Amino acid sequence: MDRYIDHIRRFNRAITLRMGTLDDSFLNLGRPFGEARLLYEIGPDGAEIRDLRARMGLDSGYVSRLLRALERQGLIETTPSESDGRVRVARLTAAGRAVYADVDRAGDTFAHDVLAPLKAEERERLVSAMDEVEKLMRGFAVRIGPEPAGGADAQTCLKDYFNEIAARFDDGFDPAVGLATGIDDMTPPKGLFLMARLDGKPVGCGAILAEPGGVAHLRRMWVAPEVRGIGLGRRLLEALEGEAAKLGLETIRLETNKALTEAQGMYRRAGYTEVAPFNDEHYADHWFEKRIDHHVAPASPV
Amino acid sequence: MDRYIDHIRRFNRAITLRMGTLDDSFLNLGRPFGEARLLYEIGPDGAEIRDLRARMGLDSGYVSRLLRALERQGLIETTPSESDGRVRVARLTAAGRAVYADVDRAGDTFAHDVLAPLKAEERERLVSAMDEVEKLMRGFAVRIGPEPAGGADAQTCLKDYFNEIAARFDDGFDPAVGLATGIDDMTPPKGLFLMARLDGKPVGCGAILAEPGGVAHLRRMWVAPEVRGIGLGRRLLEALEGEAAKLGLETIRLETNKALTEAQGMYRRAGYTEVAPFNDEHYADHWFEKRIDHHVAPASPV
DNA sequence: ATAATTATCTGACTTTAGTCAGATAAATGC
DNA sequence: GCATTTATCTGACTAAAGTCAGATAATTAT
Repeated sequence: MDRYIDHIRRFNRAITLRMGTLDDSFLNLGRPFGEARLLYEIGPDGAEIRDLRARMGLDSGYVSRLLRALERQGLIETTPSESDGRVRVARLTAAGRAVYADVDRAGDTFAHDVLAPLKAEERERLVSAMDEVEKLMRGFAVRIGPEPAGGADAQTCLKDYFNEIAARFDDGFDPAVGLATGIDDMTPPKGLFLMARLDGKPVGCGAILAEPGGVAHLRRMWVAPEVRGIGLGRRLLEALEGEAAKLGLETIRLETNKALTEAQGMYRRAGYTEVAPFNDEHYADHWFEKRIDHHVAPASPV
Repeated sequence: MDRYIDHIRRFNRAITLRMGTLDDSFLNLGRPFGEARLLYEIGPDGAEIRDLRARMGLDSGYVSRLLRALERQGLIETTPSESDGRVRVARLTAAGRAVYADVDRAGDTFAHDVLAPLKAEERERLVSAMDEVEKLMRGFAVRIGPEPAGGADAQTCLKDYFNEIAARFDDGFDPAVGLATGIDDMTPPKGLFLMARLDGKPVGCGAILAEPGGVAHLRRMWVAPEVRGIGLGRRLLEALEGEAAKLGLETIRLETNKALTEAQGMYRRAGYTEVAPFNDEHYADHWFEKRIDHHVAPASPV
């Protein structure tokens, strides 16, 4: 483990130094770093101010002042949102888009400078190593936590999940045919909805429903295709088991379709055993069950 | 090329987000970032102030003030250097070492968190991909430029070079036996000394001596072992040729030992042809020469 | 309909980061 | 031995970054 840690620390040190030159180019546009960053975050499609605030983790007064400065320079304009009169939407003007393009170009220049001293074969190796690092570091950046099942992102996740199983199940999927699971079933006290986010973007979900007899019924577990293969399914499952344990439940069970072979493998590896059908879910071919272990600490902090 | 650029930009974006959490931990020690960084740079072994200034690229007044602040907090103490009364050396006190350990731990924690969600085989892949990225990005960070041949770093470089060839040449190496090349020979107007630096650390050197008949005599070219295999030799050679061209010289020539096979390969690939001996350098087995092309732009900006 | 909440803004601050122009003392060049 | 250079320090700045306490208007909850 120590050997790995040394490698990672060396990498961090080197990369921080390299990225420093990128930050400099951000600064060398003759504009304060904060302004440039905000302008870049607004982006060509515009953004809601509350969203910017959340994404960048900044004080509302500070953001407001930065926006006013950008407005004075004629780089952005703000208009009230159509759906909610309190929120304002910031959008780049033509001049703002020009500055955005400059900032964007700084990234290109950096990439170009990195590639410049390399031969074709080395470039190939560099980008594939970068992809590997990025992919393997994704797992660390994923944050799992309870969220309202009725939220917009939760609904998007569930929709993506439905679309995927509709494509994979032999006979498609229609939520109206399957066992109903409403938003309130996945909301305390009846249940709980967990979401996994990568840099704020939803990349997975899962729910447990508290049922009579100390049973946690696991449903709607899904991992986005772009983050598969990094153990996120296992972590989500552990997190759901941890939540079930916190609720004092004793057994966790679930049903799954025969098309989802990799999911079945994961359940078995996680200690689930196949049991006789415990419900009549139309789309289910296999039923699994596991005793919840209350003696072991719940999943590592997520 | 565009494909590569996209990969690099994606990598930058992802890594910047990940590293953000590392910077935060730097900050969350309840101390200004600049102070924490300086303290960390001083390190457990202490450092000369002029060195800190050069390494971090900061104003002397600013560094002085930061040091005073750290001193007031009882984290460091400064003493004049033994060898040069103008230079001061900063050293951590016991309290300072404790804070250093905290900052250091933040790096460990980060590394640990990155590794936590990975399986053994994935950890292996992550660190080797990191090493690959780090190595291939080194080339971009190397800066080549003229420096005084008499400077401390230049002398260190030359000493490393002498040690290496002493070990590799069949009959060792003694500078007193070889053709003399003094500091002033490598100093304008008689010649020029180039040094390659990676993050400020010297990693290569080379000199040209202006000789009668429009000849640039190339000597003392060396690349540190830790940065070999990334095309630095070729870049140094190009930079030296560029300097020779700027001086209006017409021919570049050099001699080399038979033990340095990879150097000979590089010279040939760069368009040098083997010629009859043009001097009686004791350690030389091969002599090379190349016409300097004044029509082509000098090497890409270094 | 009224109260509580949410999103944004403004004014009045503080802290951090960084620059610039000397002053001083030690070392070096000639 | 005297002029120059080098390393550091201090004082006097400025700009950027960020915080905090309200004020206001729109929306949601009851």
